[in-house]
Amino acid sequence: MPTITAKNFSLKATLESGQIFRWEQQGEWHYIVTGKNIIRIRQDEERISYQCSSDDFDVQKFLGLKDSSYEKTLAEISRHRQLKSAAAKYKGLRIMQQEPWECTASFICSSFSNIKRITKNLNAIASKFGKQIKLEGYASYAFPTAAEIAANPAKLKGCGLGYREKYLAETAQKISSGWSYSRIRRKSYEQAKKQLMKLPGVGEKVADCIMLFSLGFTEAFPVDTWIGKAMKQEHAECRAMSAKKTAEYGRKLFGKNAGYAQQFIYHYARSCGGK
DNA sequence: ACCCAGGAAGCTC
DNA sequence: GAGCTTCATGGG
Repeated sequence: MPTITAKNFSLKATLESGQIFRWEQQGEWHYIVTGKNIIRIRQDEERISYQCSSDDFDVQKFLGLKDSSYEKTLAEISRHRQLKSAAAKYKGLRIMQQEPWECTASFICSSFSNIKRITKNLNAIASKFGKQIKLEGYASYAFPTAAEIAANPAKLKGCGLGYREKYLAETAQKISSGWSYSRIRRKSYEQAKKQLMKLPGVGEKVADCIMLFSLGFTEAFPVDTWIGKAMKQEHAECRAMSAKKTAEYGRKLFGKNAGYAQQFIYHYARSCGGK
């Protein structure tokens, strides 16, 4: 089993900050399900031990551990008064690098919902479409590809998606017929976002999440209800702003660090009630 | 019963 | 383009 030493990494803060939904803790171990993989992982201070059901999956990249400028980013965002407490308290919170399709599907399900329900929805989708996968006695289901959902969208019934069901079905169809995330990855922030927002169920905020969590756009600043409230509280200029304007404000304020800033603000606001 | 949830789409103006 | 309404569902 691989054991590594990781500085400036908090598995707990990273997992609990709402980037990814299919994971759970059992004692000291955390089980993360992503794509067709299960990762079993624990952290004891700087010592990380993990194993993965596939040996060709780059766990460290997935966890955001290969971001060589993390310390610099943390230092820069810590200079903002708004982020001092959050950056100290959740030092080691990383932006993970998810697979784009699963990330897209996850955040289509996230709109006007809550994390517990999103997790339930995604697990339901996986168990209906996906193959069973196992690791060390832990069993789960692989997340289906876009093509697998597009081939039988009626199976989404009963997954509890509500009105998001048709968005996911339509987007699965589009993604499986000629869409290329690697092409989007090479575009500018504006062009990539514009392209993603053509997908049903993908608006400003979901597009920003997909770009930040799976396509490497660290300047994305997703604004949900929590970020909206936190920004209004901290910046008087934001009080009368729409979510779209607040996102622009955040991108200008934090630049390339906007994604990290957003993730710390989000986690802090949700966990500490803004205190 | 009432309110909210990691919002988006479809209206109107 | 900016504001308002509607959209299923589960949990507090």
